[in-house]
Amino acid sequence: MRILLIHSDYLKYKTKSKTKIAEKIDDKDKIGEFKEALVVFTAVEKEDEENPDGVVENAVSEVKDVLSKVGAKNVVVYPYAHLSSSLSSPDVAKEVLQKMESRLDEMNIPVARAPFGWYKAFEVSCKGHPLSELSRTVTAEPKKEEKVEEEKSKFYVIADGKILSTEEFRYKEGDFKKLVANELGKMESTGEEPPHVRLMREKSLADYEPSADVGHLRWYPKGRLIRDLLADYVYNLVTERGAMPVETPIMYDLADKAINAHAAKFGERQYRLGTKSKNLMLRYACCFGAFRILADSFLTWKNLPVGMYELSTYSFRLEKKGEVVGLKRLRGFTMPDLHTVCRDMDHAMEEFNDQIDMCKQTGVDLGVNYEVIMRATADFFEENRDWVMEAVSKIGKPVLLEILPERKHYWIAKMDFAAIDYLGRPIENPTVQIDVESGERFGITYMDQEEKEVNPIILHCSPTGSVERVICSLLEKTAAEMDEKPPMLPVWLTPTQVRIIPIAERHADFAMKLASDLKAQKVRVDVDEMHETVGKKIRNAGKEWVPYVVVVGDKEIEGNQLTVNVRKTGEKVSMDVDELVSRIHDETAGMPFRNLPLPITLSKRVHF
RNA sequence: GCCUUAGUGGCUCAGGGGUAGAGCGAUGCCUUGGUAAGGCAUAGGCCGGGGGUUCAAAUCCCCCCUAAGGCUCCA
Repeated sequence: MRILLIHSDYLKYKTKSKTKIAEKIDDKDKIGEFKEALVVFTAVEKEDEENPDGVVENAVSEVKDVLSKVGAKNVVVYPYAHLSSSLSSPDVAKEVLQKMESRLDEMNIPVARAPFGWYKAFEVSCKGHPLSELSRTVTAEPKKEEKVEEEKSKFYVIADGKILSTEEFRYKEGDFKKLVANELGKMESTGEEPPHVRLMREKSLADYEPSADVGHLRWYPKGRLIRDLLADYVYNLVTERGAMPVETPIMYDLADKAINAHAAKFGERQYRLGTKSKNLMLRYACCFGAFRILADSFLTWKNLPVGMYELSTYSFRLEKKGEVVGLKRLRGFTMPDLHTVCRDMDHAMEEFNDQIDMCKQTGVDLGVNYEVIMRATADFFEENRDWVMEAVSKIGKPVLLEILPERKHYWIAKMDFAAIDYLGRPIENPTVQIDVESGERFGITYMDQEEKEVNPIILHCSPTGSVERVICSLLEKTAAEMDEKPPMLPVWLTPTQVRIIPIAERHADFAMKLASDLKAQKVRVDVDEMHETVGKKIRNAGKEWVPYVVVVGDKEIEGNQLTVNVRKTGEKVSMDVDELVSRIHDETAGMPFRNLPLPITLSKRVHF
């Protein structure tokens, strides 16, 4: 924003004719005359659209400062577009000017405002003393002094239907104890690197991409396969429950008020980009896209609940550099994001309970243990204590409860599910939230039974949390359990499910035939026909965490039994092809399948 | 973003003012083998980038980039 401050003897103006963007005014405002006024000629600029309120605050304090120095009697805010060549939209400009007026008024400073969007004749008499003419550029940025001590949350443990203080609860050794220690900031740190960072590279899943920004990854074929399978998994999970998949843009115009207000809560953690005429931000979740569709749809009470699902490939958050790590904290990541439109709070609470079940189920399907935090505002908790207790009881084990003194974000209640990493720190994964703000802010309405337009309550839910964090949890889990059992991924997610090892060259044809049989029955299989000893090839299969390894030689060609090395148990089991296939099918029942996106023979494979 | 530490072949690391090193991996040859490393050979390096100090810098100094840990933070 540009402002030109003139300390005047008097200012007179008279409206002449309207422009297209003129605001409506009373006749009395068509002429104005002010004596001993500090005239604030103001041009609101494009960049102010990102944070109009911040600009208003800073402009007002600037005006107040000058006012006290020159000792003018009153302030006139005067729209003056000619101070800038990069103007904001008229709507934002009007809003900013109005807010400047009302903020000054609140401070008991006599203030008037000349009408916006009119051609005006004016006459100003400048006093001519040193401070009587000042120009300033005002931005939204520096208002750092707002480090007000916020009232802190209170934490409790809910166990067996009782609310206990975090001190009186008796912890068993394990993930929940670690979660609480972390949440309360009582975690002693070991200073090691989380093992998943090494594993994601060692297993050729993903790696840092130095040519991108910090926190953006390249995904190799195996990693990409796992991502796709997880995407399929969540897609099936939510569509079975009636959600409708959509796809929406990854960037949004900050001139949109609702988006701006929502984005402002995210503060500095946004990627911004500009074109000649717009200020854009990259989305940090799918909320905007879903809300815009929902706002433009005609919803009725009969439709509800309406579930809208999108996998955000990608979501962007400009996390601080020192916080970005491996798969755990990224600047570009992929998150399943489900928004559910509910009639009212009762309905939302009912759906919330359903979604708890869904989140819980993902832990089972992925083989990952979740510990749970229920968070609620104090008001909500007092009014809905019974419901909270019931929701928590669905978890079937102790849950950490956070009571927030007041609403900080758009939600009044949420449940967070966290896996615990090798070093005992939480990886925040699934979440369900009750959003009481966005319905109104984004103009989402539905027609209720009395034919009235009503703002719905909206649930946000990510049933697995970000895809990257899911993979992170899986890898951390294998590292944590390394001493007890051989590390491996769930069979439905593992790239190579069966590795066939021919003993000598004359067994290669048989191995290839066997592989194509297995492949035809939807098993991901490959053949290690490299010029190596059997021992070496077994070892290599082990390094890749292949769950089933089949060595084929003369014996297997003659009979129809295979000797299968089962990684999970470390046993060598004799079975025929059908038994192997059905064993794998049983283990992966209900889970998505995709083909192995790699050459079937190892010698053709690229080393990433 | 701040503090600390680190960056040397694809990977894991040694070296530490004066010929650039090892293991694994890769490639080739020999071995045609029965369950977690067979043998021999070869290739592969602007020692993260830029500036400086020096006769001489991978090595010392400064700046930057990247990573890890910590702080802080994560709707």
